[in-house]
Amino acid sequence: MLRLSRLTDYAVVVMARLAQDGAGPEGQVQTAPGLAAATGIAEPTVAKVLKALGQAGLVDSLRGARGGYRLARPLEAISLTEVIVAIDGPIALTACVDGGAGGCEAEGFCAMRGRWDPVNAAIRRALSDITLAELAGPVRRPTSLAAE
Amino acid sequence: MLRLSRLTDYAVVVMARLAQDGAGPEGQVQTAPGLAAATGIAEPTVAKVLKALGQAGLVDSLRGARGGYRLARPLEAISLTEVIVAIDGPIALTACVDGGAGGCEAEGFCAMRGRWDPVNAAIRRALSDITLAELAGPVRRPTSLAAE
DNA sequence: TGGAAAGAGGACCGCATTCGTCCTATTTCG
DNA sequence: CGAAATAGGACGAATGCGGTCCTCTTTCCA
Repeated sequence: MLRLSRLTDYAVVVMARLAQDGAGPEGQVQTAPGLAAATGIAEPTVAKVLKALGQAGLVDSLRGARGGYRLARPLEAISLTEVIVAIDGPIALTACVDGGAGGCEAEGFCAMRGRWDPVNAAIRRALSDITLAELAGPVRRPTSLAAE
Repeated sequence: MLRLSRLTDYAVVVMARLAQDGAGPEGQVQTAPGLAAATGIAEPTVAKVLKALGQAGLVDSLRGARGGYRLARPLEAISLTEVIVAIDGPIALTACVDGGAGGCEAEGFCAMRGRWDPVNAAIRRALSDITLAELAGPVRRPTSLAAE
């Protein structure tokens, strides 16, 4: 499948929305309930995503009444990799990548010891080249978006 | 997590093994039980992987007694993308990519309509540049594959 | 000609990861 | 002091995947 989690998808949507109103450096903050209403995603889910993004430093949070969230950086300065890592954790295509020897039943036979690293690197690089601005920025046609 | 399925990992291992003995164009075939023993992967799982690889045309199969499997092409001519597609299906990071409008609850709000396509393309390209030979080829420690 | 070996194809069940929700504590503004 | 909003963690349910097994077909060898 090679698919990323749905939470990551939500995170991108939420951050794109976050960039619309309060994109300013120190200006408007948006609340989780407000973002939920704007994006159509359930409130608890939005809150969960924002918490993770806050911990990763991708969004700034203001607590207390009149609090809310605000982008820590403009969308152009946020790579897709950062969002994925914030939500899903480190990018690793297989379980036995980072020298984790335990868990692989074919340990003694496996000819792939550490061979996946270049693959991970390639994926990581491809994803790092994509910023959220590229995902949310240009307006796209709602029709005929078939893949290559 | 952005991780590919374990079956795909197995597929790469099996194909690498397939290249060792019967790598020849029309020569030796290896049986699923034999490959299972050689790789340490359970027989039913190996069989399942080989079936999928056969349908994708990545391996040739010979039925009947003395039958078995053989690489349809050398490892250098098989990209990682092909294996992933054969095992896991089309590469699509999100559910709503190929114009699938149904299923997304935030359809009316989602600002990402079709935005993921360039991401998918980038991933696909990065993976297509990697051949199985690069994964299995360079160094091959027959024994003591301790952490590099 | 018949038996054995091996692949083809499909169905099934158990497990793991993830999704989504909720509860409580803390902070801050009015 | 009360209300609003975030922080953090825990929990239950469900989707998907991994792994196994069964049956049928094909082919070689005795």
